[in-house]
Amino acid sequence: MEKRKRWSLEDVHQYLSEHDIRISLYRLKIFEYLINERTHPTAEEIYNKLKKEIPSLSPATVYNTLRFFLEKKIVQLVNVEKNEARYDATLSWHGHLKCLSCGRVFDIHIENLKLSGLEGFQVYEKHLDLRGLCPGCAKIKNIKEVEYD
Amino acid sequence: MEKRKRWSLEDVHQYLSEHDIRISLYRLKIFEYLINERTHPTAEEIYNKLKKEIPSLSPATVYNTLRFFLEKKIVQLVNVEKNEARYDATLSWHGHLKCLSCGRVFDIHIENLKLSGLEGFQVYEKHLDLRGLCPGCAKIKNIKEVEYD
DNA sequence: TCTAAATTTATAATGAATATAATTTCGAAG
DNA sequence: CTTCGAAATTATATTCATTATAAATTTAGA
Repeated sequence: MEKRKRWSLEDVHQYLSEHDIRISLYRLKIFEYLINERTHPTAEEIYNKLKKEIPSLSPATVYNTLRFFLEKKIVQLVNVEKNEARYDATLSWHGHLKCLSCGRVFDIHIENLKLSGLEGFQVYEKHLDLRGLCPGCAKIKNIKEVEYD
Repeated sequence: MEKRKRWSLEDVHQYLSEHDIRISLYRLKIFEYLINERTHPTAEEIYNKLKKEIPSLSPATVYNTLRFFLEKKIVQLVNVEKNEARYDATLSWHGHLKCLSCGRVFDIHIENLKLSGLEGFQVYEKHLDLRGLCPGCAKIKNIKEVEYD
């Protein structure tokens, strides 16, 4: 995935306004976190991170705001793990890989996807979700296998 | 997706045995339902369907058995909808489309998928999940749009 | 047929997410 | 800049799919 410039709070402010979203401190900070950190966090992770800065933040606000961002289509749901909703503010077409060892979710570049038999269907969303090991964890696993073989 | 012959209970019995799975009536019936109906049902749907035939069946057994089939890797999880685990006994590489109108999940044939930037990663599972409308619902929706425009 | 191990059941518990109702904040009109 | 109705946020209760537990039943080999 290509590198991108960090968004300032002003950038986020303008972006939300352009999408007809009323501004609040919480919305700015939650979106800023999603767009800049790009770790596809869960609602709980966002809450734990932001409450250090904003102690008045409540978990319900994080859940509500993320649901609202989904409705407004400025955030997409990452469903790579059952019972663990993650969120991504990058809307370009890409896949996700969850490392089953460290739990992190990585963006995956899709060169090409060709489907067939979709005549008559209408496709609104496409999600490509992989599960496996990230390079760091794969290396550790290989070392361990050599050790114990 | 290609048509396949309906599996008999004997076929299921042999298949489970080949995968070192102890036989029980419940396991036979649950797997038979998954492999023959191919509607990617939820645990609840399987329970509601099978309890008519087998009144002694309990919901916990359906959940336990599906989890067990996942561990044994004879069934795959379909995660196309948050908070709605669905199950598929067909292990060949294909995608799923959930119709957001009628709720049914369809198999989608994948002609080609090319990813890049995966150097160093190990990929254990790939899931392609689409959301949209099936042909029947898309047609109804188009008719309604014409009516009301 | 018998027996130990595995499976199934009924029930309670879990936990992420949502609903509710009271409180606070936002932002447009004056 | 102030006011005020609408919208956002909070704390709390609730929901609901799924998992855990412990007792009862079933399976499959001896």
